[in-house]
Amino acid sequence: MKTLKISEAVVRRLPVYLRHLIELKQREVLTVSSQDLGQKLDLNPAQIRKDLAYFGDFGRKGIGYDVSYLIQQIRHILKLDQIINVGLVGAGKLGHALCNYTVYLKDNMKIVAVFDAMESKIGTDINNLKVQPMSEMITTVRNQHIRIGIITVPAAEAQYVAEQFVEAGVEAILNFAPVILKVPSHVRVHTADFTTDLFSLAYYLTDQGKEVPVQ
Amino acid sequence: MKTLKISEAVVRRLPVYLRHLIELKQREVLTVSSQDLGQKLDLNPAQIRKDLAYFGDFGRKGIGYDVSYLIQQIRHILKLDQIINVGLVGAGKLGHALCNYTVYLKDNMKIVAVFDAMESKIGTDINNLKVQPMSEMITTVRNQHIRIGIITVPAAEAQYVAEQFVEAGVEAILNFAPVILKVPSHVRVHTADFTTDLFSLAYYLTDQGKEVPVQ
DNA sequence: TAGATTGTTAATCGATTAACAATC
DNA sequence: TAGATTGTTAATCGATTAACAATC
Repeated sequence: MKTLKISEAVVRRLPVYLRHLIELKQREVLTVSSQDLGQKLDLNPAQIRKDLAYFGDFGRKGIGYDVSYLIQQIRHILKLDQIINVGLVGAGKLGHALCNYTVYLKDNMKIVAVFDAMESKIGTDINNLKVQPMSEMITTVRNQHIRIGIITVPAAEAQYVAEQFVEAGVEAILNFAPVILKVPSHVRVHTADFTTDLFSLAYYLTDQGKEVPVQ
Repeated sequence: MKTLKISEAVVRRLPVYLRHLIELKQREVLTVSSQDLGQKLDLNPAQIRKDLAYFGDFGRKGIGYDVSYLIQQIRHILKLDQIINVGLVGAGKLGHALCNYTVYLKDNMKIVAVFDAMESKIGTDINNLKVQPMSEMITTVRNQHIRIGIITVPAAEAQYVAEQFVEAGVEAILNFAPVILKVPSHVRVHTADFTTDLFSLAYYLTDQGKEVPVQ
């Protein structure tokens, strides 16, 4: 077991492992090898073993990993054994969609407050939460002990919202707006911008030359 | 100019460059240096120059890059100078949110058909498109020349939908469901699963030890 | 011209994979 | 015991960054 700083690539794979392990547990699989996991998750077994070994000796030689035990360990590593309150700014369609996800709950994550700048949205009900005005954001974040902020506002407003989140004391931000946010280094930002994904996909299309617009 | 295969990391940065360049153009900035870009996008200037140099000599020594010209070039590289039709399966909240995005349009991408397996959804109107039953998917994909498929169905159904997309002849898939899809290697898949982002964010929270549930 | 900035090579850094002794 | 599979070291591979000649 090392105490080196763990690379982001490793951390990003942990939720993927966790997700699959939970599925295995539901299917009452007791034990799994890095080989099996690798096959299912399209990853190199050595990589999986190495990833896990950063955090402890979770496996048994000749046997593999105990599914329940590994779930428990990964949830602990990811801090999903604490309750983590999440706030969301941007009560549009996407924000609405995220609020309705129930996955969080099982993992002790919960969107506990929703904010929006638009008058027309305020007071609206989303998943049993009343949309609050931005003016209440900082107070609510502090009172409700919100530690992660989700941003689902248009690009132009995202930086402002991020700054409000930072001021309120949020520790991490998940940003869906297509902008690079500037925040102090103690706040972690992940960008979940699907336009980037979609546009980069286009690169891999075969060149058909068809229907080239005038431009 | 090299003809080596370009790494995915490079391709994924291209849309980020493009996005920012478009913003610069709107602000009537004529020229930009890798230095400037790097600052705005939190990237190393050398990396930006190297990325672009894979595709051609787009810059001018001592001057930088012509904004309009670079936009044009990147759009060409990403094949965004062709019309690219997109199909979406899963007319839930998330699917709905994606359909309403207008970003695509400017870049010649357009969601032209929406499908769902649920009876209650079929015939519904989403962004001026009638939701079609899955049984029509393969025909519609072929007739409308749909080249990219977006999957916004629950995890359990995602693999099936992917297979239908592949059979219909889609070249690439953007998957929002939290599963690793198995598809033939000629089909490109990007996973845009935000639960992975969110859970990996939790790792970076400070350990507070507070409120640990019984579990 | 002097200053700026590219394109590119070389150096560095980091991440993935292979291999294997340890051991269940 | 024999077969399986871990944890870990060493080898490989790839991506990022620094440095600088070329040149606008």
